[in-house]
Amino acid sequence: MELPKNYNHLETEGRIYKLWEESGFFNPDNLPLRRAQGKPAKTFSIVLPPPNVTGILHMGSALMLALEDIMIRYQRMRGKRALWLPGTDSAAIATQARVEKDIHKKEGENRHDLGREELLKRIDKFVEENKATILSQIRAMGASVDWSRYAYTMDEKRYKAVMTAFVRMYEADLIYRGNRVVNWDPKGQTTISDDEIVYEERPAKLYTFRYGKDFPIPIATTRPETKLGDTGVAVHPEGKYKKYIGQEFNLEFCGEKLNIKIVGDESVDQEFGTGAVGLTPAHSMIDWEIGQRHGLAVKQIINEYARMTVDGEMKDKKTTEAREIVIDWLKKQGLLEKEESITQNVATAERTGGIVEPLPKLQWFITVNKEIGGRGKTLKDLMREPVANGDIRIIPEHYSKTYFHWIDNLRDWCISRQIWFGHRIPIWYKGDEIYCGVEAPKDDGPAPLPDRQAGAKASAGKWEQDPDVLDTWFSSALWTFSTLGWPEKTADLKTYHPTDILETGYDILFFWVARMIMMSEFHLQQVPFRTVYLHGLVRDEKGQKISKSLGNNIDPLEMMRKYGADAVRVSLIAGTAAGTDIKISEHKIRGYRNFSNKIWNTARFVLMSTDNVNMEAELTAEDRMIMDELGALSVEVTKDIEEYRFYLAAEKLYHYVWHTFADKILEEAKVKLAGKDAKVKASAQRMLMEVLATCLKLLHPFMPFVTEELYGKLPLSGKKMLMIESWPT
RNA sequence: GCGCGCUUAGCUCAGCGGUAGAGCAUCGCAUUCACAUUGCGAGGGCCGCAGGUUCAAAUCCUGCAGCGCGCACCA
Repeated sequence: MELPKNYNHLETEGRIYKLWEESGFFNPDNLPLRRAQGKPAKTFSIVLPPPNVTGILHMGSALMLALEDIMIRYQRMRGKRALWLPGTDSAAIATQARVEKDIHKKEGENRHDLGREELLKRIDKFVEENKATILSQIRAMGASVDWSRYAYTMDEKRYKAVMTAFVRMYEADLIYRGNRVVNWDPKGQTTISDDEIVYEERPAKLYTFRYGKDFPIPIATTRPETKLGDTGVAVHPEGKYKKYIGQEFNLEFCGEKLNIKIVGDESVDQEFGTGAVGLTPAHSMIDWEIGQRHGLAVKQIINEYARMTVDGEMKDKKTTEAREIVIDWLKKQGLLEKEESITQNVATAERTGGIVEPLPKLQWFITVNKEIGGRGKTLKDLMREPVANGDIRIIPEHYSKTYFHWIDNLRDWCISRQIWFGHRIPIWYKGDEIYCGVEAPKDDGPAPLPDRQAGAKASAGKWEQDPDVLDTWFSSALWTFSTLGWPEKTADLKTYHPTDILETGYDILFFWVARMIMMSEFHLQQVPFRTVYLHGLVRDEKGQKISKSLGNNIDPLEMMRKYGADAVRVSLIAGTAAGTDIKISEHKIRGYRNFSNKIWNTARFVLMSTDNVNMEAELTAEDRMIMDELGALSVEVTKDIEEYRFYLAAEKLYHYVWHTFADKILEEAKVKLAGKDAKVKASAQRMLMEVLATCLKLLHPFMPFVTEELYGKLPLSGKKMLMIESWPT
């Protein structure tokens, strides 16, 4: 048989993917399972970290797909009941912002002009129109996901899971409504969680001043305008200002009446600044916490649009304008003692880039430090324990430390968001009654749950649902089991949960991994996965982050068109251990395209030289040795895969195929094939065919397209589709 | 401030106790022979610095430096 001279990925990939998909073997229910020592076949499951439903494939998701496909294809060939469950994420804030922007551009209207219902309709339409893109791109990578189990974070089943999870946690008293200082994004007009903040270093001025001529303690601040909201000053309980603790001062500060209490608090660092902290409980997370400890008043002076709410000259002024006014006033009064230039970290919102304004707001929270009834543990404990006792293994291991560190510093999780796209909070209000449930209670229906939230305002009339939606990570946190049908007791849930591996980027260890552990432990009393494999960030060849603004984007789709999916996959895997960032370049991808072609041509040669090959022919001692050496390599590669060293496995196979099989074995075989000794020739033919077949199997998880295509051409009896062939060891 | 990681050939990285490795790049040579998306060959490294442990250290320990990252702080 003779093949074309070069491997043509464009002609091959779509056809092969279709073949796989139509075979039904992506669905583990259809797999020819192998019983292991009389026991039923083991299962192996991965849920795909859902890409943004309206997104396009970038190198990061390409890496994710490549790694997970390697794992699942390997396990499938080992005869396991291998499930890789695909899905997409609604990416609430990002998607809504995108649609709002489009509408504003085209129609000049904002969301309030449209109204909630209409906006949601538009978003759904946008999602529907765009989701095919990401799904076809997942296919293009060769991902062997079970499409029959596809899930979307906003579909019917996931909605039910989210609602059930919320109601159960509310009933367990772990969800509460509280008026607390939250991170408010004035640009996005919503709260965000601590993890959605990105700190940016910026130059700033540190001002040292006194509230008044008779005030005994100087105070430093970078935000003088917030001082209008000060209600206290904290000093160290044993420090130089100890004698003032307990005193109260009433003063007039820039036109505003202040009542300042001096309190002693351990958290004050005597060495820093003036050794005393002006407390603005309404506009600083830390000050709020100190204020809570000492019963200080919370005085809000900045609104949701980052404008001043105080009466007089400053009313409705931007905070930056108010700052100048306060500084002028301080100077005129002779109260400004020092002005220094410093750099400070400014909190900005990850999604919108807006400067975060801490504000007191009535929001919904999940408490992480409260004992769960009947379990004697907090949600924090549930997150910590499985990692601490080894039920969950994090790879690379050093991320465990980072994980614990994060948990130790964890505050309650603010889960309400002031956007419209997402799972709406299943809380209903009528007068001072609060009811938690998916549907509003019928007025003559069952009595609502007792209201634990003191101080709800009375307003007669109908039950009205809370207007907010849940943080998108709330639904993502249920992903390992909501995708398997929870809260129904499905067979899938029983069979595939806990999942085996959660493979994702280290950048969402906290956002997602920790919260999945929390939710699974709480709702199922089970770990969500046994192993967490964290991959690095994909960077350009200079090590810079890939971003639109840098113009250094390497588009995986374009690379796949040019060089083939197999080449893109291996170039992302080779030379990269878990957790380390990956430098990618077109250059590297081209190198692996050449490798695809090398595989093609070794097969081409073998097929040309093995007409009427006898697979029963006796092997010469030399050829047996070649088979033994390949056997040893198989064992090594298997071990590397089992221990998550995919880069090593890929590199070893690359080296073997190119520099041992093609350069040495093939070259030496040419002599034997041309020789007169029939036995030697028959042995060589069989050996070549066997080495080729084994190489294709070992390479298949890494380069599924070219290997499947070639394997289909081998004249072997009893052959199956390569995807479900037995692994060589 | 606390923590984590990295530092090995021009570049990207493996190796992690026993005489320095790969890929790419560079430089020669070859070519109707499976593949020019090729073959053969060559050059190139005080394995960040300083100590220590050891018969033996790129590899283990300590300290330092540079780079990157996370968390906290940022009064």
